[in-house]
Amino acid sequence: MNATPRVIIGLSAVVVAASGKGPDVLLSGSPGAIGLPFGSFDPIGHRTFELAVRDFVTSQTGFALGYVEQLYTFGDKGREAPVADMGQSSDADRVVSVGYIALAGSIDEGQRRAGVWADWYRFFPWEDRRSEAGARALDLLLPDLKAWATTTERQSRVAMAFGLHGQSWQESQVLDRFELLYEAGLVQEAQRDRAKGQAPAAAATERTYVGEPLVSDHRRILATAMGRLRAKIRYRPIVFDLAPARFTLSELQDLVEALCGVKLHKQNFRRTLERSGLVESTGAMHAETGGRPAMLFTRSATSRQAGATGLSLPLAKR
Amino acid sequence: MNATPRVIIGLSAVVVAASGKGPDVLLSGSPGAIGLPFGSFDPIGHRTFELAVRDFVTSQTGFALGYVEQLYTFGDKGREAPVADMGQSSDADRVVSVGYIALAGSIDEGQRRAGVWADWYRFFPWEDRRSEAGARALDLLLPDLKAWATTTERQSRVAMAFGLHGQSWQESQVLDRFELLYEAGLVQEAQRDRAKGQAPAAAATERTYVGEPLVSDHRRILATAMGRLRAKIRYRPIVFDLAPARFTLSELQDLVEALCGVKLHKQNFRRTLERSGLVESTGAMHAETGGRPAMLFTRSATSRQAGATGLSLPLAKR
DNA sequence: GGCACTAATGCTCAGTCTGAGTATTAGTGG
DNA sequence: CCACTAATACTCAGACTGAGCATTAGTGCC
Repeated sequence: MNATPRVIIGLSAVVVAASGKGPDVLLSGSPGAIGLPFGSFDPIGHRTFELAVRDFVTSQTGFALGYVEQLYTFGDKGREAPVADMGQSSDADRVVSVGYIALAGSIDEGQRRAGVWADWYRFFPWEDRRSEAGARALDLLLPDLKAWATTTERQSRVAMAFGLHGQSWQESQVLDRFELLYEAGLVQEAQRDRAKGQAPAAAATERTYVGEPLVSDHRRILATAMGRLRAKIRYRPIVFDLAPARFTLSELQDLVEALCGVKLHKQNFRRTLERSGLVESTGAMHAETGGRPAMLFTRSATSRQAGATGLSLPLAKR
Repeated sequence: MNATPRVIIGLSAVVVAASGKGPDVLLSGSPGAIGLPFGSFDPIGHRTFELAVRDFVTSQTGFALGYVEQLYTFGDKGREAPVADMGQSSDADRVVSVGYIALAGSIDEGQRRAGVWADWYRFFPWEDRRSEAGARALDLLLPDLKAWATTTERQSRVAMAFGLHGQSWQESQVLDRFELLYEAGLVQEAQRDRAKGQAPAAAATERTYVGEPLVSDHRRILATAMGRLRAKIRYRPIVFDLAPARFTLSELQDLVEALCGVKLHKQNFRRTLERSGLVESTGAMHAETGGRPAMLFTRSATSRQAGATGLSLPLAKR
């Protein structure tokens, strides 16, 4: 027997697809223990992490991934899953998980039904500021958050992350906001992690949480992925890896709004987009929305080049 | 005995400090086998990676790190170090390394001598476009690179990465450029990795390389770090973690130019910087350069806030 | 003290980009 | 032919950028 604990490398993937309304993420697990698709890294069989991720996602869900990007490697002790969830690992093992983002593109209904997908705002209701719903979710949290912010340091972190005072809401600070909520004990994972190793009775505080939890630290991984995607959309043309091959500018705008959780100014969005040279019109039109028919566009060749930039996000006033 | 190979997690740190001319990185190792500071992650003792990194860098070099950020997790088989370099690992182990960037700030001569520092352009001469020297380094490589680019796909990758045709030089694409050179066999590591497991004789092709190699895949890690820093400088005020507490605008500009390897337009750099609100003038002046005395500035309070943006980089025309 | 020299600062101007609107236009369903 | 809905056009002022030219405050020498 080897006395030193083993390190197990887990790979988790945030697989994002665009459907009708929100960005959807692929989930796995059983009711009550839902998480991201997760696989163990096999030191012998897998030559690179990326190949391993493509491999296990395809074998678990049947999807071939398009764009794949490494996200972050999570190794904090105490925030991993309870060992029981992890499969063959034993108590002494340390699980380190390498998170990946994968964009599955625009999927059809058949593919959609083949996997378990969920609108990512189920786990982060406060991140959706396209409608009043998100604002209401945040209103539920703010009193507790303010109560927790007893020091000026905490107060300023809260103000910055949630755009409280003069500060504006930064759509990509998803992780900062989640970590604050975690520290403040306002998400379920916080209670779960604290309860570890304690007598079960000590953890019995009941409260209603805003947003559903995920297994292990998967909600944190998802938050990281959302933040990364939202930031990256501004400086790399990744939206097109989520959009269908042909789209109207309104569809593209809806997609961007769904990802970033904000409303954009329509005319200005079109203007910057057309100037950017990232899209080009196919001749075809699309009439199905009850208004004037829209031109169908595709991503241009330049949008595939290495140096291509992302989109500008001209916010609509509230 | 355990039959499954162990996974060993290594931590490597790219510790950057600003000195007189170029950005310097902290190195360790012996002549002929120079690399980044490297430590093994201890699954029992270390609660988080970041703490572990701070820990081993401080114990190896005596520096307390300021800003620390995870870079990337490298796990490709075949690009790690030859096993002998790795310490106690055995042949069957798989080494995965989590790379970190750390900014050691502006260091003084004493600290400088305490560690082994090197201008990072020693390893990437072609990345320094402030003077003719870098252009000359690139000229040495281009013929071979073009000879290697036999397919249109390769040609366009080369053109994009090195800004060949209409394309502009993107200072943050350090990794893309390095990977192309690696694939083309124009950096020493490529030959070393290919030679692994081959008869020594097969690897005997002699050639002169541009830029010094590092142990293992450390030059790739360094390239990743350089690219990340150069990109990040534009959207986060990290320069200030490298600059001294008080600086003149010219000193700051020199620092930015050194990091990004490009020349900037002086007046416009000052203008955007002052408008950004990231710096504020102390009353003090600094006269030592033989010209009009310069105002000394500090980073402002706003530059420390979460949403603070980075610098704009108004390029000087050639 | 005056002169040459070196940087640091100041100021200007045209072209471009952005935020915010107002105004048309081309379909759809009575 | 009319009301309604989106899509697409056009406008205007203010802010930001790229490029220069101009001015100023030190230093070191005759």
